[in-house]
Amino acid sequence: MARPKETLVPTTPHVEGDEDIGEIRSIVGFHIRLAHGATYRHFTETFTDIDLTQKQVSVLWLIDDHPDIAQTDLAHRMRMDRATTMAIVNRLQDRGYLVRGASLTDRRKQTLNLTDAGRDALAKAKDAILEHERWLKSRFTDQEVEMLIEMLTRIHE
Amino acid sequence: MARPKETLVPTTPHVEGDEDIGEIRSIVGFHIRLAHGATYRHFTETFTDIDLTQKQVSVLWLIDDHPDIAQTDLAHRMRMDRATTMAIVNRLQDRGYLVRGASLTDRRKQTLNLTDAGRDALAKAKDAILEHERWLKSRFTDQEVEMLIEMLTRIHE
DNA sequence: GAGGATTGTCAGTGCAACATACAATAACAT
DNA sequence: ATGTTATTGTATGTTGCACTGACAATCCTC
Repeated sequence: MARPKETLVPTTPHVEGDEDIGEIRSIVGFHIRLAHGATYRHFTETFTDIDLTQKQVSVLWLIDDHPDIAQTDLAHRMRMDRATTMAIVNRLQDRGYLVRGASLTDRRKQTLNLTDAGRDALAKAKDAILEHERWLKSRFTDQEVEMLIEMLTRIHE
Repeated sequence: MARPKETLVPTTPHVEGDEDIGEIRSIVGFHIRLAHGATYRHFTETFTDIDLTQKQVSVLWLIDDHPDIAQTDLAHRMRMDRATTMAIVNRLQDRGYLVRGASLTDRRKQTLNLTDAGRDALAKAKDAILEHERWLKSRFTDQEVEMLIEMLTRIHE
């Protein structure tokens, strides 16, 4: 069967640089998802050597800021449920970045604390975060950054 | 890698209702992730009956806007890779919401089009999206919404 | 002490992002 | 035309993470 070079109806008139997404463009949630995706991608690129995810860094960071924190408290601050939190804590514990301890005040609770390795990893991660943030903030003035954070906070708080 | 010991807030005592997240608060990426999480959670709540994810709705929507679109083109517009796109298209196809067809112009390509069921699901989804968007936009003035979208676009475009 | 709530754990499910490999096809250089 | 390279879709496997529902231990209230 010969293949005539049929120049039929071009599927979508696909002009170079045509990335129009139509009416969906006006949907805020859509842009949040795309922005999150772009941010996440750049994050993982920046963190290839360190091999930590956004979530994991955030958890390390919060534990460092709040020693002896309980998993439920951590979950609450991160807006995660208990099961998800446990999965992340498990991963971090397996890698020797944190230790679980017994709470003195409530025997149901576990205290979470970083190990030296965890603190070390967090320090490296914070450097990488600064790099990542520079990439992110390069699009905005200081005032815009402030406004963006404020608006995003209105969504998640 | 001698790094000046960061002078951090002393261990924040844990008062009732203390949800402070410390210095991490100034990290834009952190807020994007939290806002995305909050948005995603509300989305899934709004969509329990319809049983579609953000991603799936976006794909249906884009296919509806661009009939005969190829998977690669779709992937590009959604900022996904081919494998991820295929997984989503497969799921949607299994549920009878779209069909793959042969492209007339390039036999490597598949054309994607919605079925009637797909169009129906999309119509319902759009209603739910409006509801979801109302929830999202209730925090902002029209002008702020516009600014937020513009800023988020700067990140993902 | 009994009943209810909280905390951590565990098992299972689903989505989605990634990498890798492969076959078919198209595009291109010579 | 021929061989090389690029593109497109597919298949497979891994990882992360969010959710559900169940469970035991513990705490709190009455």
